[in-house]
Amino acid sequence: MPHEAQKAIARQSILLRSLPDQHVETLLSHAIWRQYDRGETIFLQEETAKAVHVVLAGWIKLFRITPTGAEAVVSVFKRGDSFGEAVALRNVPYPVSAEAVSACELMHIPSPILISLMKEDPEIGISILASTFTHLHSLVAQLEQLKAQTGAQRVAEFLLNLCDSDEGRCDVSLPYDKMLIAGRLGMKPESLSRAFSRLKTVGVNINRNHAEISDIDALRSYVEDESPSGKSW
Amino acid sequence: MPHEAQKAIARQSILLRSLPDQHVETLLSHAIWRQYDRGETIFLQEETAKAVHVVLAGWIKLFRITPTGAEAVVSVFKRGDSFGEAVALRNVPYPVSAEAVSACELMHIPSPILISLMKEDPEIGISILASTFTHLHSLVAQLEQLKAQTGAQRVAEFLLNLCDSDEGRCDVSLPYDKMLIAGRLGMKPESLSRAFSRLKTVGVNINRNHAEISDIDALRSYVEDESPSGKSW
DNA sequence: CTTTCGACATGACAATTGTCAAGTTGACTC
DNA sequence: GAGTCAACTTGACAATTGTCATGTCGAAAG
Repeated sequence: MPHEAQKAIARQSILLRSLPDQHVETLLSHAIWRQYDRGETIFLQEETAKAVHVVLAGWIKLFRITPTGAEAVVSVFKRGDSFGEAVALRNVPYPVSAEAVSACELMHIPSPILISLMKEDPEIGISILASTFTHLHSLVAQLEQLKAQTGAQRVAEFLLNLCDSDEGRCDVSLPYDKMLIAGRLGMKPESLSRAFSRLKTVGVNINRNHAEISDIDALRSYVEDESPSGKSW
Repeated sequence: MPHEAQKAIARQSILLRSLPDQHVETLLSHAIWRQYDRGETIFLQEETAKAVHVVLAGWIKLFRITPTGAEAVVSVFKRGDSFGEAVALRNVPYPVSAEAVSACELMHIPSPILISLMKEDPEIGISILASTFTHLHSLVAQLEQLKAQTGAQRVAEFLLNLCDSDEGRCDVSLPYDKMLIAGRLGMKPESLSRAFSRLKTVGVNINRNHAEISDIDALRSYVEDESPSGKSW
């Protein structure tokens, strides 16, 4: 089932990229390849982890359902991202649920394979730690955003992360639903709409899922200057 | 310098608790013991990690300084907590700064010791992963709180975590500054004050650094019922 | 082609939170 | 003991955000 192109994507993931070829081949040959429809569940909160997951195509969201039934989006993963590493290695329940937000293709590496390989070569542990650290880092960045930035600033930063270039103008496509973007940025869809219209004053125009940024530097300085609670004396 | 009592605390940390005695002794014998004054810096964002840190006494805060100069508290650690594991093993810069918020006593395990031991026994890797996962989990919980709860609810949950018992009344001491509590919960000190007074209606009274909770269950249902954006149809 | 439905935008309103400006209090210094 | 200072509290106000209601639009189904 797996094509070479898919394997190539998996090989570029942080989890696998720095491992010796021999180990990568072992892992790839034991992996399970699967397709998911939009909206399909990958795993549920509290379930016990049996594998590490690598996204080959599409978008996956990790989220938590609060006791009151509200949903909090924790992360959104794309092609080449892996998730569930730390959980898979320790037989503990997932702290989050995972769902395909578009048609997806995933690769699952069964945790027993990973564990046995790790006993042979501690280098595997380092790779897993590297991926886990990446997630840790992105959560820290998200916390900083939520605690120290206004909604519009978070949206601006989200757009900046989509840009390839560093300056001048730039056109990008919104990678997924505005509803999901809102969730990812910790706001309601209505607030996202308002944030978008507020960004018009710094040269951002949104049309459908297409964003037109007339000046990247202007947008960047909006994120950094417009102090919401910045003690910028 | 290290007393047996301090070693005992270190041994209870998630990092060390499940390791074979022999390894623990090796790590403890190579560790550096140090005292810190209130306000002293442990390390700074962007610095390269040279050790894993274990709190033996006092309180440590991890925080990020945003480009605008605002501070976002990421976590607060107490006796028996370890931090910096994932960073120490990979020679990467810290994503956060660390500061003693009270007089503190720390143990530092130099990363080379950890790395060489890990090459002998992959079990060390599992332990480090266990600690890292704990941090990951607590960040996820924090994100959920910020995205799905009001300020007063976060304060209520913070208080609940301080309680020993499960029901009835309960008196607790606030472990640190209200300023730091506010930061940890992602709000301004003024908002914390107001949240406290709002909680009076559910039987919580604050006096100095002392909190009196007249009914734990009532407080818990305040967190879970009072839906801020809970789709509780 | 028409119907239907969900994603999205917008306006009006309420609730929450940040900001600024006092004022209080306790700890610490001299 | 007087004075100083930082940690709070509180009130008034502004800004931001959630909530609810309504309307538009486009995609998919019939």
